[in-house]
Amino acid sequence: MEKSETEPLRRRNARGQGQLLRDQLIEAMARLLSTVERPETITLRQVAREVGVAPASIYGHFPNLGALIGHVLRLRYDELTQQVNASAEGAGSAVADLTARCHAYVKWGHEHPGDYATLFGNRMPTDLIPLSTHGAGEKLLESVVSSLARARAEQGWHIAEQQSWRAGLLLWTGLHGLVTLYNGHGAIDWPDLDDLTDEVIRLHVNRP
Amino acid sequence: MEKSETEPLRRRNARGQGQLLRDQLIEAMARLLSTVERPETITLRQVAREVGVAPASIYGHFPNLGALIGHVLRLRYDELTQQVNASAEGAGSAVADLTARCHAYVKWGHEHPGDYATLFGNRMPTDLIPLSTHGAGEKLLESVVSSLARARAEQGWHIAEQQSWRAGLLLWTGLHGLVTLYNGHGAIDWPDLDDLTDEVIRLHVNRP
DNA sequence: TGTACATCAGTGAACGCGCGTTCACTGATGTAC
DNA sequence: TGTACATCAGTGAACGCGCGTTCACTGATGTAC
Repeated sequence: MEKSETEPLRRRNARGQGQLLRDQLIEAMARLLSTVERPETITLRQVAREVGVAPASIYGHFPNLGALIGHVLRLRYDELTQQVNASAEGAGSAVADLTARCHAYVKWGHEHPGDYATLFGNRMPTDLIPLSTHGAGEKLLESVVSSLARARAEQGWHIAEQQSWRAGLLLWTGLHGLVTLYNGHGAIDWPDLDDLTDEVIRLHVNRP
Repeated sequence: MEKSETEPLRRRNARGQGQLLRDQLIEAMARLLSTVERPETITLRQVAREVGVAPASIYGHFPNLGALIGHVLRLRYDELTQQVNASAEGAGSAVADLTARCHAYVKWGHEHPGDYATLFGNRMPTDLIPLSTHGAGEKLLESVVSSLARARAEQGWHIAEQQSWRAGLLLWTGLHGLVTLYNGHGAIDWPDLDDLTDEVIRLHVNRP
């Protein structure tokens, strides 16, 4: 961790451009959250250092570190939701729709291990996580639930409404377990992640 | 968090009984790990307070906090392994064996959320977690892998050796996802945990 | 049976560190007259 | 065209806190003679 380089010299923003620092703070936090091994240890002073600004300067834009983290997490969560939905556009069948969604979910989780852990890993005080505070978390879950129900129906496997909530939940737990263990336990001899994802989907879609 | 009670007055142990404090430290750490919401924030001074001893006293028994945590985690992990194995004793069939193991795993994870998160949630520096350092973590995984293979064979579903590793891994990720999300996301409308566990098992055992 | 001494099980004060947060401030820049 | 002033975008020093770790110490208790 030798960092003999000079501090990132920062020019004070021009008048009326105070917003710029806000953006830089968000950027820096996003970088830290996605980079760092244990995102829950990020501090306000780290963020200030990353941007090259005095710790006190952050208070002009966010009331505290939690608000900044919460803001970034919401961005990331929206990004995940958007990518999952976008992946399913133009899917030719319900099974294709579900497959696209699951792969998008796992891919995002694998490409953003820090963000994923922070969002779904119970690392931060609950009130910072968009999932638990707003209903937004359920939107993503519900889209998986209904996509799975349609895929099963397509396979001629009709089930009751209440069963499909349970089935969707279980699919989600399957994907979640796959992402977190794959991300975290590198010592294990892991098969290809896409293959594993396909197999999870198969397990949940095919009629026993 | 009012705690107006007097500090837990502690009598110094008699000569030759220095071992007693060691046991109390382990007990206290076990209590903290299983109780606390975010186990990764436990400090050496917290443990000392819990026992009613000076912070420096810990150094007589453990070189640092990490060693104490590591010790307790190993105990917990052995306990989990033992309970999973014990649950399968006298199982009348391969499917019963697998079912018992999975339920024991999920039950332990649900009853020890803090310990489970610490063991499998990538919260501590890697070298403290028994799983990743020793081969012991794989023992548990391998027992699930082989139990699943036997259960599938019993159902007349014979598969190649390499497939069964993958299948066992996936079952593990399924159980893990279930435990972590069930433990962490209380806001969701969760069906009964045992039912969910049964369904996970069914998904992985039954031939598609 | 007495006494000097070694050992044991801790203690208590101190250290330097990084942290979140506060507060009075500074210096450049736009604006009113 | 000049100048006083308000505003903006931050700064820098300080605060009190809890932390891990160190070090010289203390006081009870067993042991050798």
